[in-house]
Amino acid sequence: MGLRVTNSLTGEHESFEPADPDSVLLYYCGLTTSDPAHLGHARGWVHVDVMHRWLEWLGYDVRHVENLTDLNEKIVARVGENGDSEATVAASYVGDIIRDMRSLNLRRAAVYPRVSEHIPEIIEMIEQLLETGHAYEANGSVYFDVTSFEGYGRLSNQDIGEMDPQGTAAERSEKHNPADFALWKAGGVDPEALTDHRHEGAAPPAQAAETAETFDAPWGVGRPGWHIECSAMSTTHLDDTIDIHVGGQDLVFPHHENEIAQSEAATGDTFVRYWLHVRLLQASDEEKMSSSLGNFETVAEAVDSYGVDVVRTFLLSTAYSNPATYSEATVDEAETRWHRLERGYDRAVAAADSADAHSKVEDEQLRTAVANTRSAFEAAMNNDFNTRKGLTALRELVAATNSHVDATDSYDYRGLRRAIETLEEFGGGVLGLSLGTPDGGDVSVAEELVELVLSVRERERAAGNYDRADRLRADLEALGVEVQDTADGAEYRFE
RNA sequence: GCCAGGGUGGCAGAGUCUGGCCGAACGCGUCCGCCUGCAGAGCGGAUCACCGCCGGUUCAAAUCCGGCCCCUGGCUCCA
Repeated sequence: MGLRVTNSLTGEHESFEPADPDSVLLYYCGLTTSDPAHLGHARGWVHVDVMHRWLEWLGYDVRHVENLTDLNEKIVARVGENGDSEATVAASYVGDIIRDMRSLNLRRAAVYPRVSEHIPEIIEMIEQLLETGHAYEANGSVYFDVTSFEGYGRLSNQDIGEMDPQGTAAERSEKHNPADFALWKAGGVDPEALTDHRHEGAAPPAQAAETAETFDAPWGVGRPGWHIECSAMSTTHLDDTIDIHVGGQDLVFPHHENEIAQSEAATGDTFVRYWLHVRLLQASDEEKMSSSLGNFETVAEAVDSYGVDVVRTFLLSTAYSNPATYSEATVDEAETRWHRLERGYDRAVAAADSADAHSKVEDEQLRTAVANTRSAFEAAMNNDFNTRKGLTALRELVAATNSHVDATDSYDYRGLRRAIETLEEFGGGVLGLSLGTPDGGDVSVAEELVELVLSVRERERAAGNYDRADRLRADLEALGVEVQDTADGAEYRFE
């Protein structure tokens, strides 16, 4: 059974067939580098990351491109606060964003193109559109004529006649049709446009606007429109036709609608075979949450507070195609889910490595559970990347390994190995969780020290000195070592 | 107003494309038991849903069709 996806262009579940049967061209609409990345961005990143990983698991070569918009009025509005020009402000946020991406354990895209580095390609595409009559010039600006493109409005299901006009009042007066949109904006940044985005500590709009980048084009000095950049960059780094284009739900109109019009008008080919839109992460509207969780909204803060695995588990706990809620309760649930998975995995590894594991023991139930999980996980991911169900499948396998370890004293070595490999392959390899990928650092000495402390504690317990034993346990916990007594003795894990 | 997506247990959230195994998954919470010096973790069990409302199609509907109500998002920079 192959992969099926929900294509927002048609609204249908479709079986996925890339143009080239062996490879997938994947484009993700990245963000504008004018603010720190927040959890909503992380949601998009992590889901695209898992799509990438799953496509590779299915055997495709994946070429994944993710743009960064480093030319924008909102960036200019930050001048004086985070840099002394549009370019330095953008560079500073790009650095932060790359750092955030790393912290989320994302598989790297092949390229992270920046708009500022693709002006020639953008100009070339605009020239093509002018030549073919899809665009027109007005006072040094260039607009796309939406009436020249038959399918305009198909992605967002809107009629041109009923649309609100795009762009500022000044732009509107230059347009043939109110729905036309800018491909190139003459001149620099209008200080007026910055006032809406003012920040504390930013330079006065007129001064900030001076630092905005401008570029020479055949029709005059100016700046590229927002939409044309993705068209130009995806064509440059991928192809005229790409297989999957992912982006936030909020980009459907006008951004993606305009991309289709420009690209298809310019190349004459289908722009995107499958459009996938990540639904938005909504903050809980309960007042309690805002005070306690309001400061966890950025990626950096969330990763810092909860750790990558909890953040990823939280984001993957709702399939990309459904809206998700960010609240204390939903994060707590993710935390619990992740800990159960992690503990179960650690326990299975310890059991398989123990002297009680034998290659001759066979537990049918365990082996059946492994097989069931494998097929359930595969089916879940093939069903429009349903990460929620995938996580559920892994959880069921952990329940089986726990039962096995609990129920017997002689463990099924091969069965456990297969369970462990499955958890590593799917939980670690596909969902990108830290299973089977021990985090760096030299823990071996630490382990010996912890074991030493535990042996002292064991002696105190045997002597009935529970208060001393408990103090040792509490001290270890304060250092981030969680101790649990089991029938087989004390177990511990680093948090 | 236009467009899109939703309404399933205390919470969260699968299942709707491909009607029947859904007397509705997994989990959180709560309760009981096992284990246990205590705590935690784990295991076993229990609790909790007339699947927004009305009507239709069908042997059979949470799932398909029609109407209605309500919610969220987009239509302005936005993942």
